[in-house]
Amino acid sequence: MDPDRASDRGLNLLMSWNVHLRIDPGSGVPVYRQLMNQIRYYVSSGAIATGDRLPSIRDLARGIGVNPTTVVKAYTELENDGFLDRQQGRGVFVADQARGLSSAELDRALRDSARQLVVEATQLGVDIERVVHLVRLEYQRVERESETDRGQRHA
Amino acid sequence: MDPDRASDRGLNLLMSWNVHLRIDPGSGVPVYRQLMNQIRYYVSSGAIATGDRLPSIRDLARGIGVNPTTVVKAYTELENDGFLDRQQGRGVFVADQARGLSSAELDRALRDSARQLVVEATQLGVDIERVVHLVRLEYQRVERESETDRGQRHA
DNA sequence: TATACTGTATGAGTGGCACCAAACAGTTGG
DNA sequence: CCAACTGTTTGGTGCCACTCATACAGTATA
Repeated sequence: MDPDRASDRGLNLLMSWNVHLRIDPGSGVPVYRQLMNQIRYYVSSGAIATGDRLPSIRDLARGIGVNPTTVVKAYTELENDGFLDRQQGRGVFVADQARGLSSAELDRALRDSARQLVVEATQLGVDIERVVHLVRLEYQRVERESETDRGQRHA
Repeated sequence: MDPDRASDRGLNLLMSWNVHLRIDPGSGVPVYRQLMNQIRYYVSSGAIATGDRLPSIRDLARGIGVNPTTVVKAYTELENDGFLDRQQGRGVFVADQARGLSSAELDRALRDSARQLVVEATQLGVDIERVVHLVRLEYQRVERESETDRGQRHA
């Protein structure tokens, strides 16, 4: 079923980079948002430095198997946040004043998803401890999938 | 701003019922899905019994301030699940074979939301314990809002 | 200058969700 | 019977998020 598609459940991408972007198409999280999240994280962690050039829109889009416009959307929003610097004809670079998200900002970024989960749980009468347990389970599952990806790269 | 609107952040509804439905419009959870969740819960908890008649589509829609079509959607899906029994001209009743969701089914119902939260968290590099903490915070917040609603009914 | 790379812009299409209006059809009770 | 309640169906609007395809425009370099 559509072998051109770069991924089915998940994908890791080794660009001309020291990092790999991992897109989970079935997670319900928009692709452009997943890109934003990870780029932000890699800058926070120091894996990408100020002034570094990011993959070109087309390269990245081809690499993760999505439409270039989707990448544009991620890059555009990150530029509006003062995080990236897009230069027509040259490329996209990490802005000089780019900085990782603060703890408060990280919390805020996750608040909507957390609220959605909690609202559904309360309406279904599910206990908070059960919810926490489910979150931990999901976390392990996602981590396990990441491990699988890394393993495949060694093979 | 639009005083006809029955609710802004949340709402409790006392129908000709011993239960009240609470819709959270800003939660990101579709209204029809919130209705499904709560009806399922009230059957599970015994607050609504097999064979009971539910509020009419138009009454419920008016009560919670949404369009009748939205209620129809919730009722329809619950009927497809064998949960409700719609009888033209008579009303909507809890099906004889209606039963609360099993633990496994509850877990599955929450899995998508949990996954979404977890995927974003990992991509942002947020620790699992931080995620759990955020979930607990949100839970308290939602609970506090429920308390506020109940308080207003006494005033 | 020509080519091959960059980013830019626009219009279209899809799907989910909520809303609205109007008509249709079955049931009940005065 | 008739009026007032039920649910049913249809078609439409609007909005938003996401994706796609296809052009357009600037930059670099051989």
